[in-house]
Formats: sequence, C-alpha cells, structure tokens
Amino acid sequence: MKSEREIFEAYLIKRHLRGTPQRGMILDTFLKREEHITAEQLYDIVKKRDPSIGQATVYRVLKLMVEAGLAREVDFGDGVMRYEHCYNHPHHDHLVCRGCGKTVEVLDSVIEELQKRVAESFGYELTDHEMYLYGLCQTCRKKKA
Amino acid sequence: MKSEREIFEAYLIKRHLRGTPQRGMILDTFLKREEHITAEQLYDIVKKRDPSIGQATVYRVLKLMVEAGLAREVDFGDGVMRYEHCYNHPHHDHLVCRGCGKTVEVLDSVIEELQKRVAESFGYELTDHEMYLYGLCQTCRKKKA
DNA sequence: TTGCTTGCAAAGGATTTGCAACATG
DNA sequence: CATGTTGCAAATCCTTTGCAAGCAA
Repeated sequence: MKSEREIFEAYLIKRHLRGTPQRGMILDTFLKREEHITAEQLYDIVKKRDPSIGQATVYRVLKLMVEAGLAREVDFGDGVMRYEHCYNHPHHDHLVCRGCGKTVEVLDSVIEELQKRVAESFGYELTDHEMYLYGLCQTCRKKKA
Repeated sequence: MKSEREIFEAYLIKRHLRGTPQRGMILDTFLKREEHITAEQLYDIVKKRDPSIGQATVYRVLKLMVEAGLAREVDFGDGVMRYEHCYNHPHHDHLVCRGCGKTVEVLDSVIEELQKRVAESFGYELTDHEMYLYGLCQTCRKKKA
C-alpha cells in the first residue's frame, strides 16, 4: 500500500505541480498529528521549524492535501475549519462535547444505511453527508452537577 | 396558541428590550418567507420597503429572533448562515442537492433514536445534532446523464 | 430622562489572492 | 528557461462592533 507521501507526490505529478520543501514539511507536520487541526495551529507548528513560511502557503497546501484525498475538512460550526486525516481513515462522523470540545469519531452502519434510504425516498441519490452529534461528556456533566 | 409576534414581544419585554418599527418589519418579513433565508437576502427585501434600514440591524434582529426561539440557524457549509422558522416548526434535518441546491426537510425517527444511543454509548448525553444529507436530485441527475 | 436602538462606517476573523521575487522540472 | 511557487500584504467575505444621534418607555 502506498504511503501518504507517495500519494501526495503522485497527485502533484498528475496535476503538473511541483514538489517543494514547504509542501513536504507541511504535509509531514500534518501527518504527524493525530487529531483535527486548524490551518492556524498547523501554521504555528510549521513556523517553529521554518519561521520564514507564510500562512498563505499553509492554506494552499492544506487545499492540495484535500484534493489529493489525504485530508478532509471538518466544520464544527465555530467559524474555523479543521482538517483531519482522510487516507486509510474510513468515513466517520463526530460526537462533540458542548462543554470541553472533546471529540469522538463515531460510525453507525444502521444510520448510514437509513440516510441513504431517506435520500432515495425523496428521489435524491446520496453522495455524502455530514453528521455532528453534540452533547455533554461525562466529565462536563459532573462539573455542572 | 401564541403568535410569533406575541412570542417576540414577550421576549423583548422579558429582556427589557424595546419594540421598534425596524424590529417589527424585519420580523414580519422573515415570517412571510417560507424557505431558508440569509441575512443578506432578508436585508435586500426589507430595504425595498424602507431603504433607510441598515444591514447591521438585520443581523441584530436575526440574532434576537434566534434567542426568542423563532428562528434557527442553518449552516450548509457554504460560508453563509441561513435562517429558518423555528416556532411551530418541529426539528428536522436537511437534504440538499449538490447540483441545484434544492433542499428538502427530512426527519427519520429511527435515525434520531440511534443518534441518542450512539452518544450514550460513549458516555455523552446528546443535546442536539446537525445532519446534512447531500446528493443529486432527480432533475440534476438527468442533466448529468 | 434614561438608556436601548439605529445606521454608518470601521473593525473583525478566517481565508484567498495579486504580485514580484524565486525555485523547480 | 518556462512555469509553478512563495511570502507578503492587501483584499474578500460574512458578520460584529463602536459611536454619536435618535427614539422608546
């Protein structure tokens, strides 16, 4: 199986784009992080290794990674886009704590199936979906009590 | 059952806020429209009746309506917030066509129940959720074929 | 009168873009 | 070398805010 690096390079070649140290570094940094990350957080990390990098570049590379199928945009509705790994990372939805923001990846095959059926019942062919479950985690519920 | 108008006025009184012609007009205009509407669309309509109205006021009143429980924010992820009726308008999710944007309100009680269970299985207490189904409507599928 | 409201314009925050200098294939 | 790429700053886009003037209670 191909590595993310290889996928990315293949994508660049396919699009007649070029490999650059900035792109490599931003990709690596993104891959090393497990959790969702915002463009700004990624920029802050990357900047430590190479202070000359501009945030525009981070935004641009993030977009490339999405196009290459390596990253996925996640929108928790707080005005900032987050990015998560996409390659070898099957589809899932998110359960987010309204208190502390703690996030769990969830997947329910029955829900997935029903979503498809609901769409079909209106004559739509489901292409994708977004589902965010918001709640209070155990810790936050205890704090409130 | 109380009218939206009454709800709004009661809310203003409760918060020690004031009734103004602008608020009345924006509320009326919003109520008359059935579908989702953006702040800018609402502003455009309202401006025709009273060109002196500022868009800041529209944004402010929209926020009030949300707080009063009359409007609900809907985020289709295209960078613009939309607002829909909330009062006497039970919870539902949205099925949006990726081609033409045509939107259908959907509700599946089994999905709703499963969402609660999924959250609970991770120790979360579900407070709310967002679910957007994206697909292609019949018309758009024919166009593509 | 008191202090909430308004419209305007300026400010905000996140993301994008124009551009001249630069680097890659 | 021909183009794609970069960093910077300025520009966008949507939304919010500060403020002085205007109103509601």
